[in-house]
Amino acid sequence: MYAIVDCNSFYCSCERLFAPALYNRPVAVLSNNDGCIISRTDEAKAIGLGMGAPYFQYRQLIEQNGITIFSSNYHLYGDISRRVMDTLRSVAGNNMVEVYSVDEAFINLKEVPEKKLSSFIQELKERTEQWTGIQVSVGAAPTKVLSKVANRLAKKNKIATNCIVALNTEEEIQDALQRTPVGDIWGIGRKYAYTLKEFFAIENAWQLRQMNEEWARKNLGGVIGVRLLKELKGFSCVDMKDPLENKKMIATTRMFGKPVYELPELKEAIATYTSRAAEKLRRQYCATKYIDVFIMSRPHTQKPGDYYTESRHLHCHLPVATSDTQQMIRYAKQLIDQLYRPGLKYIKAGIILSDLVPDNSIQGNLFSPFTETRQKVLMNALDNINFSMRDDAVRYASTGVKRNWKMRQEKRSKRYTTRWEELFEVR
DNA sequence: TCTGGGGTCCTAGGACCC
DNA sequence: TCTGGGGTCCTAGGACCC
Repeated sequence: MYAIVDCNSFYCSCERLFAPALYNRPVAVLSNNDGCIISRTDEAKAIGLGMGAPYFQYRQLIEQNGITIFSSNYHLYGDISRRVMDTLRSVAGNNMVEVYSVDEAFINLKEVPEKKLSSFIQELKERTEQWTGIQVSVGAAPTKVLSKVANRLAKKNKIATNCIVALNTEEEIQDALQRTPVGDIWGIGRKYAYTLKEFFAIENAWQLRQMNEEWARKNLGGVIGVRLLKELKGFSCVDMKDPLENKKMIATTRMFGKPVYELPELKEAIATYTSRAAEKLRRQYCATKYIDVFIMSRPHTQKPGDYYTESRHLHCHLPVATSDTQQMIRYAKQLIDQLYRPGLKYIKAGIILSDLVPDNSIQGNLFSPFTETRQKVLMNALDNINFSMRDDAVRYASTGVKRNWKMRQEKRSKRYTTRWEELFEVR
């Protein structure tokens, strides 16, 4: 058996922790750049605020209904997330928790005796809520896919289920699957949902479950589809992931606060993103051998409602893996030089690192200069300073001073739990 | 005026080799 | 005149997730 624990309206719940007046009131959190809506409380959903909806289109609705809006505050959410996960580990044990996303974790229940299952799940929920103040929903079932089905039903019927649904028997599973539209199955996105409905008249998860593996291989993305089908049928084939696994790819990409036209500004942005990506790289003790840079532009003549963009990528393979910010910036700027076309309206840029290797096993080559140790010491010092003091206390000059392109975040709450000067005040 | 960011996995198809 | 088959590796791109 697996359980999935999912925080209810996670970002909004984090904001409410430090603004208790907002309980039972509509709240929403915006994406970076205050672009669109990425978290909503039930009250905000009831008013008609859509997930992923562009903020500017909903301004009026928001004002009319007194919905409280926050810019995203990832320092805060990241810290609260860590507390939630620690709490879950305290109940289930370190090795039984797989952090799946910032607000979700799978729990392996294989060692929980059947008789104790329901009290154990109850404990997961209650302790998390008591220790962190964040409400969660729990779904439990024989496979991960089915536990997601259960979790969705728990969230859909909060009062009736007390946010807990466990699927133990075949009857319960069948009933749950019949109440789950195909598009809401974990692993079925928009495209597949459309195909399933249009071409196979499959509307819900139960109908999908009646299909066979050959059909799934052909119509549902090959082995992925086969796996999904098996999971629906109760055969577990998506294991718990090793928590120590490193990321295979690291990306730092951002929309600009306002359009950028000139190369120097573009270079500042890319240098900044590269610094950030390099930090993430060093945090997992890795070096990269592959750097990809992209820029995204929007045509000057664009009608309202039209959201067409163009992006161009360029990449390079490094002769020797590196995690040195300065060196990475140098490569990234060369790529930007080649990508840049004057006269375009750039709205976004980014850097993607892959082909990551552990930094203690870098394969040197005959032509590489022998400065690695010094660079490593420097990077270490840089990371330590930037971690303990405010962000970017020390940074490379090429990341810019004015930073006109920086994103907008007009409604961000304080970083109550991670910055001394922003601690929550009680009078 | 204004539409996020960061990941994973898989497949198809091309290049290359023997 | 005539021009195979099987394998590997790599990359781009699609689909999905939160």
